[in-house]
Amino acid sequence: MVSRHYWLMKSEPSTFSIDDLARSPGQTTSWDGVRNYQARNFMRTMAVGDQVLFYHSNADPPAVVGIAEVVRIAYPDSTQFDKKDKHYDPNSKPSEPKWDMVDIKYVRAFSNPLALDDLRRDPKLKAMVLLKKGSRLSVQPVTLGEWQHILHLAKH
DNA sequence: GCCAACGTTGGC
DNA sequence: GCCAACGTTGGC
Repeated sequence: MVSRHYWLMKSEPSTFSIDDLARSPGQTTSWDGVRNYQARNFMRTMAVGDQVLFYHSNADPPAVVGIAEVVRIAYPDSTQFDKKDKHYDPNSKPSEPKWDMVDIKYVRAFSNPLALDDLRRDPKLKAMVLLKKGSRLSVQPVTLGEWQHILHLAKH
């Protein structure tokens, strides 16, 4: 069996929510705008079929709200060359793009979103990157154990 | 809106 | 290569 990898990706719902993803053409979107090297490097290791926890940050409450999956591996983020884009990077050359994006596709939204507060209280999730103090990574790895436990929680 | 934590930039 | 200043993230 092919081993999948698991991830968590953050988005502010006021900018792009899981409902926006579900309504996107083909229920798919390109994850542009990542401007952090660590997050970019994680995206570069993603494979088609990798599973993603969709997280709403700056939300009330902040929560894991559903699942998406990777449908296209990392390729240059076009917004880095667009002067009018908020994420324009004058230091990036088309011959040597600094920033990548992946495409993700909607899988499902949880009927009961898992609030950050509840995740924090769960001893099984103590080691989650999301819950580490000061952690701001917008793209982060999730272990198989964490993934399975979160899916289990989402059923209740 | 506040602010702690973190990442990046640039002067030296 | 250090580190102060600045900008951003994101919970509260």
